[in-house]
Amino acid sequence: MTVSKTASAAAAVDAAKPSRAARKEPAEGAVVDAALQLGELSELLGYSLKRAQLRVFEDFLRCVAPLQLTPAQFSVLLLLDRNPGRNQTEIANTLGILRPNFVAMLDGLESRDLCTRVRSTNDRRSHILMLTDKGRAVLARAKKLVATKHEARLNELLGPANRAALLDMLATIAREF
Amino acid sequence: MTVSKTASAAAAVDAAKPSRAARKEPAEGAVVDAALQLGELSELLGYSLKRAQLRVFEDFLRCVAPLQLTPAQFSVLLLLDRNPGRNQTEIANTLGILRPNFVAMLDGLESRDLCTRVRSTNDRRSHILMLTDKGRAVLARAKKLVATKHEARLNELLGPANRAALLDMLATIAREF
DNA sequence: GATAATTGTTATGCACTATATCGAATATCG
DNA sequence: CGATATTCGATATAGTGCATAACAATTATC
Repeated sequence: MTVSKTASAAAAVDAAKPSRAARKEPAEGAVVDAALQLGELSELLGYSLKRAQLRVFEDFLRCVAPLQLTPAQFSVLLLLDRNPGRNQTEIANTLGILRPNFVAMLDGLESRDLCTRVRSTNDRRSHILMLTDKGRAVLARAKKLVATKHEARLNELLGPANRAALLDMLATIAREF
Repeated sequence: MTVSKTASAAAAVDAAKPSRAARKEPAEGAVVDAALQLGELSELLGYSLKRAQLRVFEDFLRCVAPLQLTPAQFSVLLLLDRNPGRNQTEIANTLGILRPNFVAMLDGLESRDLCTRVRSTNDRRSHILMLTDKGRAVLARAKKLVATKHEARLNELLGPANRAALLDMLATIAREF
């Protein structure tokens, strides 16, 4: 049904036709190749895990697009908000980001005035990270978008109970596997 | 308990000491920094999803290391076995691999004599992909390793019912999200 | 038969990840 | 105290995954 609806809708606009193949649709009476058999692939957890992860990240980016935040950036902002007074190494380690790679990431956030590095007075080697006011504002807006658009959509697809069970199992794997 | 056990075990071997810090262990009476608060991060599905995926892939690589196969390579071999007579575009599309990127991947598999490209007689533009005998043998061994080491471990961690539920939800997300 | 589309391929760029190394600051230990 | 080792942020660099544009050869379309 979705297919036919989309097809007719496209046909209706066909006045400004970009030629059928240019739109990547099968020709009129074309025999569409039979779908490939996934076989054991559909039983391989890692396979579905990866594909699901890509979809979820894709949707996250879409939902949070107005704020131009990646999942990784969002996680940094969240962590900074919850853990004031921490330095780069601590934040990076918690997120599984290697310290060298965290530098450019912070450069990006700092250049957008979302957070700042402050030399620690206790240990003048380290930089204490803190959210700016703008960072807190952006984080608040991002949280709202994530909750109402992104996670809400997942809830709708799976149902709250299933979603919770899924989250729990994923956390278990991440923690103990 | 795990902590103290590990600590005492390490202390027992301390005869051949490579200096405590070199082993990245906290000093004798060191006050270990309190773990950071994940906060809303633990409720973000994408976060756990990504971390779980990394763990699972890591374990896959470990289990299948004797055969030197990545998850992506394994999935290609599986697909070729189940779908003989297909060309590069069809296999790549099914796996979500872009055709340009699939070329080098096939070069690798072909150079190890795991599969071959055969010019199609129907359409001389396309290459029909087929497993070699060695490819089939490696795939069979890989399947066994994956089942007995990798998936078995996941089953042990989650239980068969949970594992099935997890797989189902991930497939749903990959399909419908 | 002219034009467009498809297949495999190459080239290329961007993002993410990983390791080695550095100077500055601090900690450790004789 | 003073020498050595360690830690912190940073730089450089390399590998990998992923994406787009473009090309020659071949096939499909009109």
